[in-house]
Amino acid sequence: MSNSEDSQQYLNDMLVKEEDEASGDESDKQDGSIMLREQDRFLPICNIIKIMKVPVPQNGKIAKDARECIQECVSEFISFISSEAIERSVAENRKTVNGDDLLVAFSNLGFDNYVEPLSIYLQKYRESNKSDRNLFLDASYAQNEDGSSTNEGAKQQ
Amino acid sequence: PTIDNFWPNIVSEVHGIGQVDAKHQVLPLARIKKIMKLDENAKMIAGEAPLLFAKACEYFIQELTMHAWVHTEESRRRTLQRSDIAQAIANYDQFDFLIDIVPREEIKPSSSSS
Amino acid sequence: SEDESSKGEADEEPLYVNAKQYKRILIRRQARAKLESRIPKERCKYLHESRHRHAMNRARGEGGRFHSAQEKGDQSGPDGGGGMPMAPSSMTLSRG
DNA sequence: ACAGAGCACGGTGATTGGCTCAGAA
DNA sequence: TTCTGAGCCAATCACCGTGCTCTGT
Repeated sequence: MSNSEDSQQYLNDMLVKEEDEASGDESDKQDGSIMLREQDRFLPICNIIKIMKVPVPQNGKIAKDARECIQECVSEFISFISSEAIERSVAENRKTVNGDDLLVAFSNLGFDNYVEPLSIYLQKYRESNKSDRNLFLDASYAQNEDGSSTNEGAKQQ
Repeated sequence: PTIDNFWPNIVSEVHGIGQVDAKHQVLPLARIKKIMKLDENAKMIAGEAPLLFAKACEYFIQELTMHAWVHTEESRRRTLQRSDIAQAIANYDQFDFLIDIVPREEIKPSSSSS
Repeated sequence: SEDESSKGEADEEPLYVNAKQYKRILIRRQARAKLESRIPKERCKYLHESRHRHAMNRARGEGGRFHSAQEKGDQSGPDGGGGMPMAPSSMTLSRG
């Protein structure tokens, strides 16, 4: 009983029919050209474990089933948000999915908690890149032409 | 360390970051980009997108694990297992998108409707 | 243009989901269904044959833990004819 | 002008199993 | 109580990051 949202949708019978391939595949298909490996679908399990241990007490343990479960959930998390973000970039006639598309996707899909920290993180990342680039360009052009440069943007929130 | 303080702590944590270190992320950016490319509609992906996801995935893993650990303690266990994650997903509607990854039937014991 | 009438699944109660995620969940189901034929049904025992062999050939301590390869060279017979490549110095099993 | 895909290369940390006893059952 | 299964250790090598060229906007 944790249905607090007044606006919810049924999700009862939307079964998607998938084309079942030739039913006789009892042995592993070793056709590497079409088969996806775990390294292609999931993030490394070791990194997942390291992050999982953060909110778990020091003496706590994590079952193997739980690690792999989180690993699959994270991949779905990426694909879920990406799907929304990509659709938005296509809707605006852009071929590149950018960080703003992701932020809008997080918001539209109900991950409002992520928006503020990720916005700050994205802002700092763009600042860092511009700073590095400006410093490099300053060093290159300063010897030949003085003046101008040091464009420290005025920023506020 | 409670669930209520999780996101406030995250926000104050990002404020403490000086310069974003693109390299040496906890999660490999190339792998994140590869997962994004599995979407057939994905064409080009900005470099900042995998970086944002790397951070977002850290938050997501921590939050989901934290919610699951609550049920581990309720069952008086010291080992977090898959059923705890299934319960966490069922009890927080932001995790509804995982309903096919971890079905409701995997919630083992405890009170259940009908 | 939504099919409101649901099929008469008596034993399956209607499943509520977050309205903001509902549409995207259905789209993701289709995308995953397209990919499912390329996904193995069960996880393999290990990811890389070479790393599996590496782990099998590594020197292990008494408790099954991995141990430094150069020390604890105890492959010689019980007769102490063999020579220790390096004096054990001060490396012993330490309980943590 | 910029910004990302694709490729080759070099550095490096994720991968990995036997034994023990927490702890699930 | 019984007995399953998770943590522990560190060396190799697959893969991640980087720099480059090329293409498209």
